[in-house]
Amino acid sequence: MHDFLFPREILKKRKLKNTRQRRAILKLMSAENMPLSAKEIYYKIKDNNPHLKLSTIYRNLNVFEKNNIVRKLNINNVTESYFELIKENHHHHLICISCGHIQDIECPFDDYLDKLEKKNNYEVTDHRLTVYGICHQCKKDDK
Amino acid sequence: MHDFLFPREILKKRKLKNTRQRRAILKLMSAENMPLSAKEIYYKIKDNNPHLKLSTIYRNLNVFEKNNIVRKLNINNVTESYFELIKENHHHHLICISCGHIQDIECPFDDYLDKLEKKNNYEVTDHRLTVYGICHQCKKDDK
DNA sequence: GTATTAAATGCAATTGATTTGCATTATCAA
DNA sequence: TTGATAATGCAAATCAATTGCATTTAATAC
Ligand SMILES: [Mn+2]
Ligand SMILES: [Mn+2]
Ligand SMILES: [Zn+2]
Ligand SMILES: [Zn+2]
Repeated sequence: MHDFLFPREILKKRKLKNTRQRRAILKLMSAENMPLSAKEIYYKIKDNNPHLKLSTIYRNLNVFEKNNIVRKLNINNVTESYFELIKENHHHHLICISCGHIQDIECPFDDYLDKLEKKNNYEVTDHRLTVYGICHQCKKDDK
Repeated sequence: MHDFLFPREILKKRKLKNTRQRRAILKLMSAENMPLSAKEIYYKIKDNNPHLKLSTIYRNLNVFEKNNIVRKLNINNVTESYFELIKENHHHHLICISCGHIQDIECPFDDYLDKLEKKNNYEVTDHRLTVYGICHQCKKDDK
């Protein structure tokens, strides 16, 4: 139904301490609304929070991940991890290998995972789908 | 039709120098027939090749990746990359988050990627699907 | 087989992302 | 307001992966 929560509400809901640093990180991630690396967050936050350290960002991204606030993404051939706020709609990503642009795509699975579970006698807990390619703009630029 | 090639044939086909070290790496990967990290390869190869350095393994895995001999896998919450020989049958992976066991699963996509390409005006070049869960054995052990 | 040349390797050092130890500070519940 | 506990700043450490350079080796031509 509704998706958006203020940083302080997100933290309260998880019983996490409502610190200035955490609010700043969550506010930025919400505003940018796209996967970001720890360093990207660091540099975008810096001006307003001169004392906020990169290690604090890493520590909190890990806390957020454990508390299902963010999801960590590993992108092929990219050394840093990316993080995005978990939204209501489960989805996957389509990534341009030329410019790095990431866009959401719908999850194509309906009963596939249930079948997989039964067939392999597994308890499926998570799944990741990432599609790589070259976006329209990069195809044009390449010509 | 047929799938298996001897290390020296794999290298010759790609016009890569047929070195003792490369043969050892490919032979091991073929024998183990599962994704391995650079370190795992290193330790399993060590006895027969005391001078083979980890850096040589990394260098060659990168060469092999560029030449479509191996595929690099990024597994959630695992810091090292894994590598597996590319076989004829394109597939994906089902990974137990408890014991780390990795098994192949069929690619479930038929025309999905074509549709995605058209819908998003992308040229799709690659895709990765990884399903995480708890395997039968680990479910039992946990009780 | 021998010479030639480019590529691969050994080895040590370096890089770069991420984590960690510890002293200090801030949050939150009582 | 106070006290317990968790978070942060800061610097150092860790760990996977890469790199520079001297040496060795594979491949090719003679
Ligand atoms: Mn997304
Ligand atoms: Mn496989
Ligand atoms: Zn692009
Ligand atoms: Zn298992």
